[in-house]
Amino acid sequence: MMTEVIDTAFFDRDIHRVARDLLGRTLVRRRSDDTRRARIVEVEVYEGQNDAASHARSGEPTDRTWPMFDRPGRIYVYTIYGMYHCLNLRAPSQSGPGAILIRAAAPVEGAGRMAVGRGLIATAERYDATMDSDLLSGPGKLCQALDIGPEMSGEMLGDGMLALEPGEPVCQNDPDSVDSTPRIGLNPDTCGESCRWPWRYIVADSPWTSCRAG
DNA sequence: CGTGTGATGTCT
DNA sequence: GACATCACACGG
Repeated sequence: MMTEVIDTAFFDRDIHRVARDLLGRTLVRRRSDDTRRARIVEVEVYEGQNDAASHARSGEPTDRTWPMFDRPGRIYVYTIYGMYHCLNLRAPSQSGPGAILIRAAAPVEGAGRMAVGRGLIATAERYDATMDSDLLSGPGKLCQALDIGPEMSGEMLGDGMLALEPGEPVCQNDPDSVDSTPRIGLNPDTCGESCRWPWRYIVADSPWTSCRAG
């Protein structure tokens, strides 16, 4: 098992390059006696004042959104619809602020414990792999499964219990299998043309992404 | 398979 | 009042 950890310099490049390079990387959640690993298969880019869908669209940081304006590699976690959390990683955009939403992943280690975190089963021993493909297929699910909450927001990736390992980078090994689409769940009334920007990056034909057809 | 809706916290 | 969501209910 690869245990090398990616340095935060990884994030100090244009946010779209970083987003593509995240595909295939391994997200690691470590606690005592509990390591969970997941391979990233779907991300979305959110920029700054040019991007009506971004939490940084005002151009000014707030108590919640400041990690989107801070050092590359910061963790930004926010609560959505009162009950779910979304994990983002800070990287710089042309307009300055930015963060990459981690939307979906494939379980690599600790799938049973992830399913317990999701509330799908009571104990990890009861895990049945047939429930796999939806285990991490959305940003809320991913945070439930990896026990990621707003208390982690503002930490540097790698400093605490969440880190990134090299994994198998899709954009280097097989560039043709990186697809891009418009982002998911945006409100057309408030987001305007940014609704159509192809800033969602996925591993083509992966069964682990959200919004799969068939 | 599809669409509709309720749960719920924090922001503007 | 909006929201970068999810699980469940229901109809075909």
